[in-house]
Amino acid sequence: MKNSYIISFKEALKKENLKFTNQRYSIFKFLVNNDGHYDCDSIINYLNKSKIKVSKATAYRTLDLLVKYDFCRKMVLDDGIARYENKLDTEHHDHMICVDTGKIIEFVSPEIEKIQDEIAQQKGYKIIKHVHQLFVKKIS
Amino acid sequence: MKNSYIISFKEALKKENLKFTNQRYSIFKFLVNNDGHYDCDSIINYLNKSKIKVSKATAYRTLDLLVKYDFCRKMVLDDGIARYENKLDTEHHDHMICVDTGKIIEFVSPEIEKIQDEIAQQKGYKIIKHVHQLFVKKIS
DNA sequence: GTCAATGCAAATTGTTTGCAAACGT
DNA sequence: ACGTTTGCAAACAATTTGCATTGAC
Repeated sequence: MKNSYIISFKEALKKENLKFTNQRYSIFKFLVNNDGHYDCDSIINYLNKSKIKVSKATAYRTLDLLVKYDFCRKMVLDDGIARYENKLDTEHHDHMICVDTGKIIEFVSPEIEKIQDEIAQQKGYKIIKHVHQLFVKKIS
Repeated sequence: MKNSYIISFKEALKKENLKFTNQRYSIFKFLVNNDGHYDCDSIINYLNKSKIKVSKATAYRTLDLLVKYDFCRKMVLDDGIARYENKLDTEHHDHMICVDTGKIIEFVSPEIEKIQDEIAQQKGYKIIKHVHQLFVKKIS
Protein backbone atom coordinates (compact mmCIF):
# COMPACT_ATOMS: atom_id res chain seq x y z
CA MET A 1 0.00 0.00 0.00
CA LYS A 2 1.24 3.44 -0.89
CA ASN A 3 2.59 5.42 1.99
CA SER A 4 0.57 8.44 0.96
CA TYR A 5 -2.62 6.51 1.70
CA ILE A 6 -1.59 6.01 5.28
CA ILE A 7 -0.80 9.68 5.54
CA SER A 8 -4.21 10.61 4.15
CA PHE A 9 -5.80 8.26 6.61
CA LYS A 10 -3.95 9.85 9.52
CA GLU A 11 -4.95 13.28 8.27
CA ALA A 12 -8.58 12.24 8.18
CA LEU A 13 -8.32 11.01 11.75
CA LYS A 14 -6.72 14.25 12.83
CA LYS A 15 -9.46 16.27 11.15
CA GLU A 16 -12.04 14.32 13.15
CA ASN A 17 -10.02 14.45 16.35
CA LEU A 18 -9.75 10.69 16.38
CA LYS A 19 -6.83 8.57 17.38
CA PHE A 20 -4.83 6.19 15.26
CA THR A 21 -5.75 2.78 16.66
CA ASN A 22 -4.98 -0.71 15.60
CA GLN A 23 -8.63 -1.51 14.92
CA ARG A 24 -9.17 1.51 12.73
CA TYR A 25 -5.98 0.90 10.87
CA SER A 26 -6.68 -2.80 10.35
CA ILE A 27 -10.06 -2.15 8.79
CA PHE A 28 -8.63 0.56 6.61
CA LYS A 29 -5.76 -1.68 5.52
CA PHE A 30 -8.02 -4.62 4.80
CA LEU A 31 -10.23 -2.62 2.48
CA VAL A 32 -7.40 -0.84 0.71
CA ASN A 33 -5.45 -4.05 0.12
CA ASN A 34 -8.34 -6.23 -0.96
CA ASP A 35 -10.39 -5.76 -4.03
CA GLY A 36 -13.92 -6.89 -3.50
CA HIS A 37 -17.14 -6.03 -1.80
CA TYR A 38 -17.40 -6.94 1.84
CA ASP A 39 -20.13 -6.68 4.42
CA CYS A 40 -19.29 -5.82 8.00
CA ASP A 41 -19.31 -9.43 9.18
CA SER A 42 -16.94 -10.58 6.45
CA ILE A 43 -14.47 -7.90 7.37
CA ILE A 44 -14.61 -8.79 11.05
CA ASN A 45 -14.27 -12.51 10.31
CA TYR A 46 -11.29 -11.90 8.12
CA LEU A 47 -9.56 -9.77 10.72
CA ASN A 48 -10.40 -12.23 13.50
CA LYS A 49 -8.67 -14.96 11.51
CA SER A 50 -5.60 -12.74 11.44
CA LYS A 51 -5.86 -12.51 15.22
CA ILE A 52 -7.04 -8.93 15.13
CA LYS A 53 -10.00 -8.40 17.39
CA VAL A 54 -12.54 -5.86 16.19
CA SER A 55 -16.11 -5.55 17.41
CA LYS A 56 -19.10 -4.75 15.25
CA ALA A 57 -19.53 -1.43 16.99
CA THR A 58 -16.01 -0.37 16.10
CA ALA A 59 -16.24 -1.80 12.61
CA TYR A 60 -19.38 0.16 11.79
CA ARG A 61 -18.01 3.32 13.36
CA THR A 62 -14.84 2.99 11.33
CA LEU A 63 -16.59 2.12 8.09
CA ASP A 64 -18.72 5.25 8.39
CA LEU A 65 -15.55 7.23 8.71
CA LEU A 66 -13.90 5.56 5.73
CA VAL A 67 -16.95 6.32 3.62
CA LYS A 68 -17.05 9.90 4.83
CA TYR A 69 -13.43 10.44 3.81
CA ASP A 70 -13.81 8.65 0.49
CA PHE A 71 -11.50 5.78 1.32
CA CYS A 72 -14.30 3.41 0.54
CA ARG A 73 -17.68 3.15 -1.03
CA LYS A 74 -20.83 1.78 0.56
CA MET A 75 -23.41 -0.09 -1.46
CA VAL A 76 -26.75 -1.47 -0.31
CA LEU A 77 -28.58 -4.00 -2.45
CA ASP A 78 -32.23 -5.02 -2.18
CA ASP A 79 -31.33 -7.40 0.63
CA GLY A 80 -30.64 -4.37 2.82
CA ILE A 81 -27.10 -5.42 3.70
CA ALA A 82 -24.37 -2.80 3.34
CA ARG A 83 -21.23 -3.77 1.46
CA TYR A 84 -18.01 -1.79 1.41
CA GLU A 85 -15.19 -1.64 -1.13
CA ASN A 86 -11.93 0.15 -1.62
CA LYS A 87 -12.21 3.43 -3.46
CA LEU A 88 -8.58 4.55 -3.41
CA ASP A 89 -6.62 4.04 -6.53
CA THR A 90 -9.58 2.49 -8.27
CA GLU A 91 -11.24 4.05 -11.24
CA HIS A 92 -14.82 4.97 -10.61
CA HIS A 93 -16.99 2.09 -11.73
CA ASP A 94 -20.43 0.57 -11.39
CA HIS A 95 -21.62 -2.97 -10.78
CA MET A 96 -23.16 -5.92 -12.56
CA ILE A 97 -24.48 -8.47 -10.09
CA CYS A 98 -25.23 -12.00 -11.24
CA VAL A 99 -28.58 -12.94 -9.70
CA ASP A 100 -27.71 -16.64 -9.81
CA THR A 101 -24.20 -16.68 -8.40
CA GLY A 102 -23.99 -13.35 -6.58
CA LYS A 103 -20.80 -12.61 -8.49
CA ILE A 104 -20.05 -8.91 -8.79
CA ILE A 105 -18.48 -7.62 -12.00
CA GLU A 106 -17.37 -4.03 -12.37
CA PHE A 107 -18.00 -1.87 -15.39
CA VAL A 108 -17.45 1.72 -16.49
CA SER A 109 -19.01 3.73 -19.25
CA PRO A 110 -17.86 7.29 -19.79
CA GLU A 111 -20.73 7.64 -22.23
CA ILE A 112 -23.30 6.84 -19.59
CA GLU A 113 -21.58 9.15 -17.12
CA LYS A 114 -21.77 11.96 -19.62
CA ILE A 115 -25.44 11.41 -20.38
CA GLN A 116 -26.43 11.27 -16.75
CA ASP A 117 -24.56 14.50 -16.03
CA GLU A 118 -26.54 16.14 -18.80
CA ILE A 119 -29.82 14.78 -17.48
CA ALA A 120 -29.18 16.16 -14.01
CA GLN A 121 -28.06 19.49 -15.36
CA GLN A 122 -31.14 19.81 -17.54
CA LYS A 123 -33.31 19.58 -14.45
CA GLY A 124 -31.15 22.08 -12.60
CA TYR A 125 -29.17 19.66 -10.46
CA LYS A 126 -25.63 18.45 -10.18
CA ILE A 127 -24.73 14.86 -9.33
CA ILE A 128 -23.11 14.23 -5.97
CA LYS A 129 -22.87 10.50 -6.41
CA HIS A 130 -24.71 7.78 -8.24
CA VAL A 131 -25.65 4.14 -8.00
CA HIS A 132 -25.86 2.06 -11.14
CA GLN A 133 -26.35 -1.66 -10.76
CA LEU A 134 -27.20 -4.19 -13.45
CA PHE A 135 -28.72 -7.43 -12.21
CA VAL A 136 -27.88 -10.06 -14.78
CA LYS A 137 -27.96 -13.72 -15.74
CA LYS A 138 -25.44 -15.58 -17.88
CA ILE A 139 -26.59 -15.96 -21.47
CA SER A 140 -27.09 -19.68 -21.97
CA MET B 1 -58.06 2.89 -12.17
CA LYS B 2 -58.50 0.78 -15.25
CA ASN B 3 -60.70 -2.23 -14.78
CA SER B 4 -58.14 -4.43 -16.50
CA TYR B 5 -55.72 -3.77 -13.66
CA ILE B 6 -58.13 -5.19 -11.14
CA ILE B 7 -58.60 -8.20 -13.34
CA SER B 8 -54.84 -8.72 -13.60
CA PHE B 9 -54.61 -8.41 -9.86
CA LYS B 10 -57.29 -11.04 -9.34
CA GLU B 11 -55.54 -13.30 -11.84
CA ALA B 12 -52.28 -12.97 -9.92
CA LEU B 13 -54.08 -13.90 -6.72
CA LYS B 14 -55.66 -16.90 -8.40
CA LYS B 15 -52.28 -18.02 -9.73
CA GLU B 16 -50.93 -17.95 -6.19
CA ASN B 17 -54.04 -19.51 -4.71
CA LEU B 18 -54.67 -16.44 -2.64
CA LYS B 19 -57.94 -14.82 -1.80
CA PHE B 20 -59.15 -11.38 -2.74
CA THR B 21 -59.22 -9.53 0.58
CA ASN B 22 -59.84 -5.96 1.50
CA GLN B 23 -56.32 -5.48 2.85
CA ARG B 24 -54.64 -6.81 -0.27
CA TYR B 25 -56.89 -4.80 -2.50
CA SER B 26 -56.41 -1.59 -0.50
CA ILE B 27 -52.64 -1.78 -0.72
CA PHE B 28 -52.81 -2.57 -4.42
CA LYS B 29 -55.22 0.30 -5.02
CA PHE B 30 -53.17 2.74 -2.99
CA LEU B 31 -50.02 2.08 -4.99
CA VAL B 32 -51.71 2.04 -8.38
CA ASN B 33 -53.58 5.29 -7.72
CA ASN B 34 -50.74 7.22 -6.16
CA ASP B 35 -47.61 8.22 -7.91
CA GLY B 36 -44.73 8.33 -5.51
CA HIS B 37 -42.37 6.19 -3.54
CA TYR B 38 -43.66 4.87 -0.26
CA ASP B 39 -42.17 2.79 2.49
CA CYS B 40 -44.27 0.24 4.29
CA ASP B 41 -45.11 2.52 7.21
CA SER B 42 -46.29 5.35 4.98
CA ILE B 43 -48.63 3.01 3.18
CA ILE B 44 -50.06 1.69 6.42
CA ASN B 45 -50.45 5.18 7.88
CA TYR B 46 -52.24 6.37 4.80
CA LEU B 47 -54.62 3.44 4.82
CA ASN B 48 -55.21 3.78 8.56
CA LYS B 49 -56.26 7.37 8.01
CA SER B 50 -58.82 6.09 5.52
CA LYS B 51 -60.08 3.79 8.24
CA ILE B 52 -58.60 0.72 6.60
CA LYS B 53 -56.75 -1.42 9.09
CA VAL B 54 -53.70 -3.22 7.73
CA SER B 55 -50.90 -4.71 9.79
CA LYS B 56 -47.23 -4.63 8.90
CA ALA B 57 -47.23 -8.37 8.44
CA THR B 58 -49.96 -8.19 5.86
CA ALA B 59 -48.49 -5.14 4.21
CA TYR B 60 -45.10 -6.76 3.69
CA ARG B 61 -46.66 -10.00 2.52
CA THR B 62 -48.79 -8.11 0.02
CA LEU B 63 -45.97 -5.87 -1.18
CA ASP B 64 -43.84 -8.92 -1.93
CA LEU B 65 -46.66 -10.24 -4.02
CA LEU B 66 -47.14 -6.97 -5.87
CA VAL B 67 -43.44 -6.88 -6.69
CA LYS B 68 -43.48 -10.51 -7.81
CA TYR B 69 -46.32 -9.81 -10.23
CA ASP B 70 -44.83 -6.56 -11.50
CA PHE B 71 -47.55 -4.33 -10.12
CA CYS B 72 -44.92 -2.40 -8.28
CA ARG B 73 -41.23 -1.84 -7.98
CA LYS B 74 -39.12 -2.06 -4.83
CA MET B 75 -36.17 0.22 -4.27
CA VAL B 76 -33.73 0.24 -1.36
CA LEU B 77 -31.52 3.26 -0.79
CA ASP B 78 -28.40 3.47 1.36
CA ASP B 79 -30.56 3.93 4.44
CA GLY B 80 -31.70 0.32 4.04
CA ILE B 81 -35.41 1.19 3.91
CA ALA B 82 -37.48 -0.37 1.14
CA ARG B 83 -39.70 1.92 -0.88
CA TYR B 84 -42.41 0.82 -3.27
CA GLU B 85 -43.95 2.52 -6.28
CA ASN B 86 -46.54 1.82 -8.91
CA LYS B 87 -45.23 0.12 -12.01
CA LEU B 88 -48.45 -0.27 -13.99
CA ASP B 89 -49.02 2.16 -16.73
CA THR B 90 -45.78 3.92 -16.01
CA GLU B 91 -42.90 3.98 -18.40
CA HIS B 92 -39.79 2.37 -17.07
CA HIS B 93 -37.70 5.06 -15.43
CA ASP B 94 -34.87 5.65 -13.00
CA HIS B 95 -34.47 8.07 -10.12
CA MET B 96 -32.72 11.26 -9.15
CA ILE B 97 -32.81 11.81 -5.41
CA CYS B 98 -32.11 15.26 -3.98
CA VAL B 99 -29.78 14.74 -1.03
CA ASP B 100 -30.99 17.96 0.61
CA THR B 101 -34.75 17.64 0.32
CA GLY B 102 -35.23 13.92 -0.31
CA LYS B 103 -37.30 14.79 -3.36
CA ILE B 104 -37.39 12.03 -5.94
CA ILE B 105 -37.41 12.96 -9.62
CA GLU B 106 -37.83 10.38 -12.33
CA PHE B 107 -35.84 10.21 -15.53
CA VAL B 108 -35.47 7.96 -18.54
CA SER B 109 -32.72 7.63 -21.06
CA PRO B 110 -33.12 5.17 -23.91
CA GLU B 111 -29.51 5.87 -24.78
CA ILE B 112 -28.29 4.72 -21.40
CA GLU B 113 -30.53 1.67 -21.54
CA LYS B 114 -29.02 0.74 -24.86
CA ILE B 115 -25.45 1.16 -23.69
CA GLN B 116 -25.97 -0.88 -20.57
CA ASP B 117 -27.54 -3.71 -22.57
CA GLU B 118 -24.45 -3.73 -24.74
CA ILE B 119 -22.14 -3.77 -21.74
CA ALA B 120 -23.91 -6.77 -20.24
CA GLN B 121 -23.97 -8.59 -23.52
CA GLN B 122 -20.28 -8.03 -24.11
CA LYS B 123 -19.53 -9.84 -20.86
CA GLY B 124 -21.91 -12.67 -21.75
CA TYR B 125 -24.84 -11.62 -19.60
CA LYS B 126 -28.35 -10.34 -20.07
CA ILE B 127 -29.94 -7.76 -17.80
CA ILE B 128 -32.82 -8.92 -15.63
CA LYS B 129 -33.34 -5.59 -13.95
CA HIS B 130 -31.29 -2.58 -13.06
CA VAL B 131 -30.99 0.16 -10.49
CA HIS B 132 -29.83 3.59 -11.53
CA GLN B 133 -29.99 6.38 -8.99
CA LEU B 134 -28.48 9.84 -9.20
CA PHE B 135 -27.99 11.60 -5.89
CA VAL B 136 -28.09 15.30 -6.64
CA LYS B 137 -28.09 18.82 -5.27
CA LYS B 138 -29.79 21.86 -6.77
CA ILE B 139 -27.38 24.04 -8.74
CA SER B 140 -27.23 27.29 -6.84
C1' DG C 1 -2.75 10.69 33.90
C1' DT C 2 -6.19 12.17 30.79
C1' DC C 3 -9.64 11.70 27.62
C1' DA C 4 -10.93 9.11 23.80
C1' DA C 5 -11.68 4.26 21.83
C1' DT C 6 -13.08 -0.26 22.50
C1' DG C 7 -16.09 -4.23 23.33
C1' DC C 8 -19.93 -5.84 25.25
C1' DA C 9 -24.60 -6.21 25.72
C1' DA C 10 -28.77 -3.85 25.38
C1' DA C 11 -31.53 -0.95 22.32
C1' DT C 12 -33.33 0.19 17.86
C1' DT C 13 -35.26 -0.42 13.36
C1' DG C 14 -36.98 -2.68 9.34
C1' DT C 15 -38.68 -6.98 8.18
C1' DT C 16 -40.31 -11.88 8.91
C1' DT C 17 -42.72 -15.61 11.21
C1' DG C 18 -45.87 -18.58 14.35
C1' DC C 19 -50.22 -18.95 15.83
C1' DA C 20 -55.11 -18.18 17.52
C1' DA C 21 -59.02 -15.64 15.99
C1' DA C 22 -61.61 -13.72 11.98
C1' DC C 23 -62.95 -13.92 7.20
C1' DG C 24 -63.70 -15.18 2.17
C1' DT C 25 -65.65 -18.58 -0.59
C1' DA D 1 -67.80 -25.41 7.43
C1' DC D 2 -63.33 -25.12 5.36
C1' DG D 3 -58.97 -23.57 4.82
C1' DT D 4 -56.87 -19.12 4.20
C1' DT D 5 -55.76 -14.50 5.90
C1' DT D 6 -55.21 -11.48 9.42
C1' DG D 7 -53.14 -9.06 13.39
C1' DC D 8 -50.55 -9.49 17.17
C1' DA D 9 -46.56 -10.24 19.45
C1' DA D 10 -42.42 -12.59 19.36
C1' DA D 11 -38.37 -13.53 16.50
C1' DC D 12 -34.80 -11.92 13.49
C1' DA D 13 -30.97 -9.49 11.43
C1' DA D 14 -28.39 -5.42 10.51
C1' DT D 15 -26.99 -1.51 12.69
C1' DT D 16 -26.55 1.86 16.61
C1' DT D 17 -25.86 3.30 21.30
C1' DG D 18 -24.68 3.56 26.51
C1' DC D 19 -21.34 2.59 29.52
C1' DA D 20 -17.49 0.49 32.14
C1' DT D 21 -12.89 -0.91 30.93
C1' DT D 22 -8.81 -0.40 28.08
C1' DG D 23 -5.58 2.09 25.46
C1' DA D 24 -3.23 6.10 22.87
C1' DC D 25 -0.62 9.95 23.63
